[in-house]
Amino acid sequence: MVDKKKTVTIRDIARMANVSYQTVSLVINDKPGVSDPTRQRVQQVMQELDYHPNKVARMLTTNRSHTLELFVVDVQYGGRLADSTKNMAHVAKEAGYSLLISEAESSHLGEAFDSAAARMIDGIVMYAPRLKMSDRELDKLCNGLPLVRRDYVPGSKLAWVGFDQVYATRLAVEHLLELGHQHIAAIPPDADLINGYWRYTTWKNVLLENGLEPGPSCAGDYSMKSGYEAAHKLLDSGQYFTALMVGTDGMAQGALRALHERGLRVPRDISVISFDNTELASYTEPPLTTVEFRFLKQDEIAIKYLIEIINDPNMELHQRVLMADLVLRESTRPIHK
Amino acid sequence: MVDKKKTVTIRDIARMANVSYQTVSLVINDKPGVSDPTRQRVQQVMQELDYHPNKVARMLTTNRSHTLELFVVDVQYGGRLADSTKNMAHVAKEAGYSLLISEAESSHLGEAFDSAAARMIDGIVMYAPRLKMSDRELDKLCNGLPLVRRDYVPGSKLAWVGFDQVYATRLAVEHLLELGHQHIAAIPPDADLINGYWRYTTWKNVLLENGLEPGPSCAGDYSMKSGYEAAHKLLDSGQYFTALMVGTDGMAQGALRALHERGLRVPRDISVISFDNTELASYTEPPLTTVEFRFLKQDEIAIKYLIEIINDPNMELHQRVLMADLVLRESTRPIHK
DNA sequence: TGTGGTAACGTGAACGGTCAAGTTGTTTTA
DNA sequence: TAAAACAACTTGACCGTTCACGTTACCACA
Repeated sequence: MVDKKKTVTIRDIARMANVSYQTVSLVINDKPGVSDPTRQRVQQVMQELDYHPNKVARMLTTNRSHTLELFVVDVQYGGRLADSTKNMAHVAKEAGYSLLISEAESSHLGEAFDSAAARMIDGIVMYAPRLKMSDRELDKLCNGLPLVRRDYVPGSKLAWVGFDQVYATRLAVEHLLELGHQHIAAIPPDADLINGYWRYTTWKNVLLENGLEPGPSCAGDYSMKSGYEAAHKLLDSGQYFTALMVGTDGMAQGALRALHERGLRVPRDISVISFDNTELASYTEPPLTTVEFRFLKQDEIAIKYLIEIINDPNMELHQRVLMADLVLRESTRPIHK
Repeated sequence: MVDKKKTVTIRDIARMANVSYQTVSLVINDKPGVSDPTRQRVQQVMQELDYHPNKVARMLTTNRSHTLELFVVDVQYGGRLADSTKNMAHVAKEAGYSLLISEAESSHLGEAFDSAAARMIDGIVMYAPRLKMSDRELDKLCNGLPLVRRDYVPGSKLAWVGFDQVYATRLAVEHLLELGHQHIAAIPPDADLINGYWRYTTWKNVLLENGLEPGPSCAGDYSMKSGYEAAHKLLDSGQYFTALMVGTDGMAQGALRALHERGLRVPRDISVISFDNTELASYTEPPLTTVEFRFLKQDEIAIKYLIEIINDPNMELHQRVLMADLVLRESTRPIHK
């Protein structure tokens, strides 16, 4: 009995304001062709009846939803996503868009795209750090929907926004080299992850370039636990190293604990460098020298780039590469002779 | 020239399958009234033409979007949200819903609700840890839209899902009391936050109940930095304490650093207990005794509860209270005489 | 044999907007 | 002064579904 409040439509407004529904539409969309007095009268009626245009009806005719969708693909337990969703939603909102978030598995990616299309989603940001798929395949799946990957995907000529992992890794390794380290171990992210692959190979290559034998390495999965266990394994291997490159600050926290348990002191005995520069990096024991990735910037650029593509569908796709910075703290130091 | 692919509609299918569009609709929605041969024929045509029902059109007629919206209200920098969005999206998806995420300020909450209604959002999960608003006001704003707060809001009779902060805090303080501590300081979350308020007052009350004078306290804002600074302030105050209760594991990490800088050892000199039991708690130095909040469970319950309300709008609203658990690690120990 | 019931399908009208093409009436222009 | 231009507003069609009836055809039963 309380729900007798029929939703008020554009035609109700028209009737009350003594104009046609089309005139109301013009007023709503701020289009010309309406005299000032009429416009004001209509606006007043809208106020009085607390009218809000039905967005769904609008979608149906305009074929646009002003909604973006974030695909999180093959990410089990998404620590790394952290603030990204909220941040993206914020950036999108500033630009007049909403953000839908959805999980997908790469095996069902096609359905995800179809579903997005059926909802008249305007564009998609994809976070798929382990997705290996040719541009051709992906382009076919996405079915004409604007798509930006928020990843570093050096092989792809589709739109993506990512941090140059080669550069970032080089930054880390060369920092250690400059400090005189010659025996450098690594705990890179899982090679299954695109950035894991590049971190690992770059680490190796830079060392080889410098005539050094790569130290032991053992991949982790982003969890602190994996960093902890990997560090123990490296030490168990018996191979000598004076510096350790770790995939993320979180993994480094785990590694630090392991080193500590083994009675090794950082940076006295072993220098540790990691990636991300999250809040944690400033509060570890000791604070971490780390390669900073400005994820919020990456999110923002990805969203804005997507919107550009939406507004100009014939735009030539390109890749936006961000460069990391080295942040020096206390976990690294020159090797002592 | 590539876009000549007109979207295929229900009528196209009907024409190709030699039935009426209504029959196709019946097939799509798995409703009775269609013979098996016809049903199969229609399904085959849908396959061939790669038909996907237009969800927007469906929304318009059914007045349901199968979409939930997450309001994040007055949260600046949402560390605590972390995996929640992805997790909620997952739970929602399992139940056939999508999740839209949006930020809002409490001052514009009304518009946010209106916007959700205009999109035909089916229900709202609100995360608004600092929102103080009477049930009456909130109920008026939400305009009949099903709403569940993912917060502990002891004053409210609307639907909410939250951890009992009084119980949780009692758990922490009583643990310290059992260990013989008599001088207990606190770094609660900002009193502006609902749970901050309850943590602070409960900490004080439990101590008073036990005939003890509350130790010094200094609120923090969830950041590690605030924990670090608060700990320093407590020590600067010169007031004696042997135990410290800290609002989150992250703040505890900051506090641990501060204590360390002052030459204090945990737990030898000071016992530390915190809240959340995030991954970090296992890898701090020393690992933290902490009160576990199972946030993922909270998220899941909130979503499911919301869907229940959607399915039965006349359901009597209630509150779902979750209880925390104490997780013992190495940051607390009996006071030495 | 006629009445009734039912399974299988078809039709018209929403849903609440936008778009494109009218229809006025007034003003400008040749 | 007739024609053209324009501002202001209206009308009909359409977006792609679902919903509520209508219409068949067929079979059963009294």
